Amino acid sequence: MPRPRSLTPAQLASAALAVIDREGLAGLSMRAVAQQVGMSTMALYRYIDDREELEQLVIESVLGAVDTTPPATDESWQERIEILVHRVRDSVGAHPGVVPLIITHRHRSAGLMRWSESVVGILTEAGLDGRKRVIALRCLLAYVVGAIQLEHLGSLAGPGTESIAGLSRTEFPHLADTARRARTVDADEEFHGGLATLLRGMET
Amino acid sequence: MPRPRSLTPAQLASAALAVIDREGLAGLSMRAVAQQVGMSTMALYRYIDDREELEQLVIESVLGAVDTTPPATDESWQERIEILVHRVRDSVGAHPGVVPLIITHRHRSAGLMRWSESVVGILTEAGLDGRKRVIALRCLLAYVVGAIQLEHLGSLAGPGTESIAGLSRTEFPHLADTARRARTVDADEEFHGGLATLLRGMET
DNA sequence: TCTTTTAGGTGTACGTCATACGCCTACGAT
DNA sequence: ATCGTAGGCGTATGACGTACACCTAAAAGA
Repeated sequence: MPRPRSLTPAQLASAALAVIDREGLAGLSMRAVAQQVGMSTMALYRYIDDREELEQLVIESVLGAVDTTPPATDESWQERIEILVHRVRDSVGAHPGVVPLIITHRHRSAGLMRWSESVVGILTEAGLDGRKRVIALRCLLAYVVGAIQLEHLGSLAGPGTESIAGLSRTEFPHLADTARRARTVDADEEFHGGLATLLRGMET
Repeated sequence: MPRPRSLTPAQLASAALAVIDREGLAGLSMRAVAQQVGMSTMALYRYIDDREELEQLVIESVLGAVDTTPPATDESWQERIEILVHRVRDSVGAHPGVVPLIITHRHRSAGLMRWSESVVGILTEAGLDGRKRVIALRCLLAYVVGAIQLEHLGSLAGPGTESIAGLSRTEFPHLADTARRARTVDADEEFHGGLATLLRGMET
């Protein structure tokens, strides 16, 4: 059989990721990725069916890099879940441009499946089962997805807050006050605090 | 001064919303909206600067319709927040197509500001202040945003679960088990359960 | 070593998108 | 009645995803 492929899916993914890191998600186009790998635009279609599949490759390369081995069992189950959650946050945080892609492609990510398996495993060891376990997994996912997005698209503790902090104190007294205070709370503390709140609510 | 405007921003917003409801977010284009209002494409630019501003109008018409008056004070603060959260979920749920727009335009929505003001007000009455209040507001937002998205883009309790439930039980034992169980948990219970967990974690 | 086969790679072309620009015209103010 | 302004429209441009037809490199068999 003739002419071996000169590109691995992983290479394609990291080329696309490089484009996103350099020019943002809006800069991701077939043409840009083709240039990045030094091929013609249409050559990419020998490796993927369409743009969506390229995006799938990208998030898989980000989510697949997350270490999903369960943390040592000599810690509380809350701490172990915190570790797993922070691993995802760190991986995604290294490439903020991909955040919007996660929602659309999350369900097809093998990496996130492995991660979920680890999380559910810990939840099970913690004594959760049935409906409670379903809800626990689901709201952890919701928090992680939501918090990561908020963090990278105008966080309370980010530049977005600056404008909110200047709000009319008569129209939004509590909100303006909170936003002003928010400037002294960094993103790590915010994320971690919210997660801790959620885990506290899961105590049996 | 000549020639009054023949379109209000609200009319424009609901025209765009009608397009989204009928053809999905992918069907939203300047051309489609122009057709919907019975004007030429370029006429729209007399009312908005660009597509982004149109999207802003759309989410404002959805989020602005949320009743943000604080619920009666004869209930617990958790119940009052639950009511406010469910109002947002209901409004957005009536137009699932706009979900992806919320993340991008949320910070500029006056409606969501009013909503946040109400929520922070209740948190304050509940005795939260300082860092705790910042974190509480923030993680409520993260949960709401995340959960609504998950619900409308392949929920654990939705059709997305069906494929997960068929997972290899050897590779993903806990996850497959949870997904199978998830089919018996409906979206309302899932959403409400997660929110209750979060609020429980906020107890002082 | 030469041919054959087949998939890799390319160039062109099409339809759709947002939108800049310039024209015409309906209409409130004078 | 007229005039100036802003509403509305048609056209054109450049970027996008991608269908299609075409060349060609190179592995396999002779």
